[in-house]
Amino acid sequence: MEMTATGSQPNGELMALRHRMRHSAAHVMADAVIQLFPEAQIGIGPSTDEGFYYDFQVSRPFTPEDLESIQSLMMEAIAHDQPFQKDVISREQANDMFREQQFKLEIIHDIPEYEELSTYTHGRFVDLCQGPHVESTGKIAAVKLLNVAGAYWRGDEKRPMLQRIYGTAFESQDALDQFLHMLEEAEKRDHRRLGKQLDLFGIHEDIGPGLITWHPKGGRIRSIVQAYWQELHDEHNYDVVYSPHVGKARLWETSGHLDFYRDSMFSPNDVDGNEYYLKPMNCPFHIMIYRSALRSYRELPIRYAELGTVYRYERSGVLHGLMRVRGFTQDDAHIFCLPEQVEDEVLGVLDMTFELLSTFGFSDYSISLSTKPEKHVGNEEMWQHATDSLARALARRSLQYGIDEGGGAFYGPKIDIKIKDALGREWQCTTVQFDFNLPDRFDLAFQGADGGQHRPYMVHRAIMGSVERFVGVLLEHYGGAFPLWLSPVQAQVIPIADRHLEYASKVKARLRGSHIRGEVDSRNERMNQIEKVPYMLVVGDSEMGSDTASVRLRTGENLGPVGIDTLIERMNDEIIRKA
RNA sequence: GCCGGCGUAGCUCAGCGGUAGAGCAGCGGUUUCGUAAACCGCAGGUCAAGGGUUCGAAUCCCCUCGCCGGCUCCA
Repeated sequence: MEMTATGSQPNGELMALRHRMRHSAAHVMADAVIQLFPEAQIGIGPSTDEGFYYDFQVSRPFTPEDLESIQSLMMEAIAHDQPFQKDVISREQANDMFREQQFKLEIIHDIPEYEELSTYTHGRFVDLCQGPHVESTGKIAAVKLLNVAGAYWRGDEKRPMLQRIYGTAFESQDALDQFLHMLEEAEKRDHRRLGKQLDLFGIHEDIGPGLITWHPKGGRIRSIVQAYWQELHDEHNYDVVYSPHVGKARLWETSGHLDFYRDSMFSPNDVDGNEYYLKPMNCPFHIMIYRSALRSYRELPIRYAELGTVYRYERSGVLHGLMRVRGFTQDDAHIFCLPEQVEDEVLGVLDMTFELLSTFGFSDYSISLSTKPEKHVGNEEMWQHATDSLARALARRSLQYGIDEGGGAFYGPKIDIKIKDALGREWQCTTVQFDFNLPDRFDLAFQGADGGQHRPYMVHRAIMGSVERFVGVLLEHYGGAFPLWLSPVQAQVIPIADRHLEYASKVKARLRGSHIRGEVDSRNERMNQIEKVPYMLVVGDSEMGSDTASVRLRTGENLGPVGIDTLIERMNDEIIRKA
């Protein structure tokens, strides 16, 4: 559904082989589970881009020991190199064959009559399956079971919860080991771990889950990101606005949030007999600003931007570090414009987006265009025009994208951009959404050249998505080693002995005088390597005598003694280039 | 919210029925040393909260809260 704009995916043939192998591994696993748990009801067992899984309903939860036993049985099946045999069967045969398997029966029931049913058999295990598979179990070169998790049957929380076992398989032990190594690397880059290690932010039980405190170093990073955001928006002619964190029930009634979004909102507060809600979105406030005066077509487009902190109730099980929280700051903007301006406005947003992404070193992303869902507001022409505008803007920048048919919001079509971090994981950040709903609800208008009142087009957009998530993505992307311009501490001055302390302080003062964030580390233990400080300046007798510092970079590169002025110049140059 | 796992000092973790330990960080001394962790000492914990079983619970059971992996949902 989504296409990768640029990328370093394994080639199609290899991916296809992996998918076949993983799918086969899923069968082998199901076979093993049924041997150990004859009562097991089996769900589905597909391959994925990273591995495979199979869902089971068993009398008790799987334990880690079960996984080991299952894996051993799988290894036996693989050693026996059992062939996979495909058979086309009739509906009657299928219903009979799987009469003990309620989930399979349901699947059979849901397959349209005109479609062929087939089974794949290896050893004594038969599964309803379209394939394809590898020729025999022996072709599964390297396999490993990873973990167990609960999963609703058919992803529906009203249906039974099954036990899902995840595993992966590769064409060689080497490739599997590489994958496992990558998982370890990913763990080291986990923003929650780095956030703690680098003392950037905190989440405290007594404050509340999903609520972030930014510690000084994280706060520094955030403020730099925000300053850059401000610059970018100045360049692109946005007006920055501010709005409060709460608003009266009446506002949310008009916007429709109390009807459609209430479950995601914090409970109201009573103030002087009025109910006030914490804002889950900024739009109604920006709309009130728009409505504060009669608008002329000459004023359009109007672009209101705000780093607006919103609060949403997220179910406890979905919270995740900075990526998924209950209070977050959207880099929000609302564009009010004429229909004929819309395409250029979207183009402007795309240009800003890619300017920002390249500044932070992201080159891998995927773009999707989501079109009209069944339930929607607004008329056909509006949807068509808006969707075309989005597509044309993408085409004008030669951007590849996938189409998510019917995936738009009920109030308008949208473009979403997911960023891939350094480990290939995707995070939704940028979103550009048309809104045919709120302008009506708030009766937005402008006076046209014809003297009549007209409804403006309204576009929501966020580029970083939320500052919290974006910094989280940055942390993982850089593995905590922020480029110089973003580093909370840019240079750590390290005196050799106490008699060098005074000189170290002077060096620090000179750095600070040139707007470089320097610190003196007078501790005995030097933890700077762990703290990922980009420049480490060692000062001892010889440096003190020559107005220099011995420079070691975070990368391990040693520059030897460098004059302080030269160093400041070099660093400032690097900072300006955001290198 | 649901399924499973987990919750011991600021951090990483050991202890898993007899009443709390290590390393790092912190503090005080000593050392003044060339590019991540010097030496000696000190302090730090109602073992997430509450309830129960037991002569005795960090260790077993229940419940609440929180975290982790998924499912669902999403910036």
